[in-house]
Amino acid sequence: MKLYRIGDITNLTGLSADTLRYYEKIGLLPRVSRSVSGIRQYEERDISRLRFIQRAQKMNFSLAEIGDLLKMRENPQHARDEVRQLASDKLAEVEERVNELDTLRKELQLLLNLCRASEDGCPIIEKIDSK
Amino acid sequence: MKLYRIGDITNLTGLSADTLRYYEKIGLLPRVSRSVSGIRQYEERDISRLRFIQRAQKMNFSLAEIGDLLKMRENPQHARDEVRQLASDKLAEVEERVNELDTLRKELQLLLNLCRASEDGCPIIEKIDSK
DNA sequence: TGTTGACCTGGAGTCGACTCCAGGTGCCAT
DNA sequence: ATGGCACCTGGAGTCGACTCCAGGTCAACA
Repeated sequence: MKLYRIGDITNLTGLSADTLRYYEKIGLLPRVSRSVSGIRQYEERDISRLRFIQRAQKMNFSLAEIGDLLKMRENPQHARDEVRQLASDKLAEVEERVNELDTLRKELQLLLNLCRASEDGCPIIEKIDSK
Repeated sequence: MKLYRIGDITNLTGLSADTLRYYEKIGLLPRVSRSVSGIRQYEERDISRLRFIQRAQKMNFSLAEIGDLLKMRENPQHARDEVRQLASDKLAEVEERVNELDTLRKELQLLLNLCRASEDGCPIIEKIDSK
């Protein structure tokens, strides 16, 4: 079974050594085994967990939520409903944020168009002033 | 000229007294004048600034950026290009974030649909596992 | 043998935007 | 004169996700 040191893992994942140690410190990764001289020895299993973490992070899950997901991942048969709940909450959250930001985007766009068209004054400031 | 104490302002704006003092502490508001006994006396001008801050915050400007906007607001003739630049950077930022989140939204939606259709296993975990 | 360089530890610092706290003053009503 | 409330100050604490640091160990190479 191939073993990796922390430097290998930073190359493979792009995560910094500090981040890897941090994940272990907060219990997101179970304690990684050490060599006699105390050096971390990561296995494929750990790499798979880290990749999972990275993908879940891209999906806007917090490290705390990812901790839960990792537990569910370990025993999948019990977890379906919980995972679904978590994902569906996250979807609602993301949808709300998309809507807010999209409204905002339209406003900013409008303001910029006004600003390009206008000769004097600053329509952006004025708009924020008196919306 | 009507004067307001901090409690009036929290009622008018919904900002907490701590937040109002904090804005002053970080220089976002110029030092608010005090009564003989040291009590803050806000004027209409301050309220107008605070409303500006609140609206700009809704547009995703950071307090630092809002500080800049407030300066530009004080002398509008010089500021047009800078304001436009700030707004246009912000627009780009917001657009990028909208796109990211919208992609994410679609993925989560897909995952949830799969999850509803599937009888065994958990397609969400599996998907994060092996995307 | 000496010096890199990768690694280890526990703990502190960072960012932004607050929020909370202890200890104190001012003023009004009972 | 006593209680209570709104207010003051400087400073510390909070959140999440890192990032940085000092001081120490270990292995390989010139």
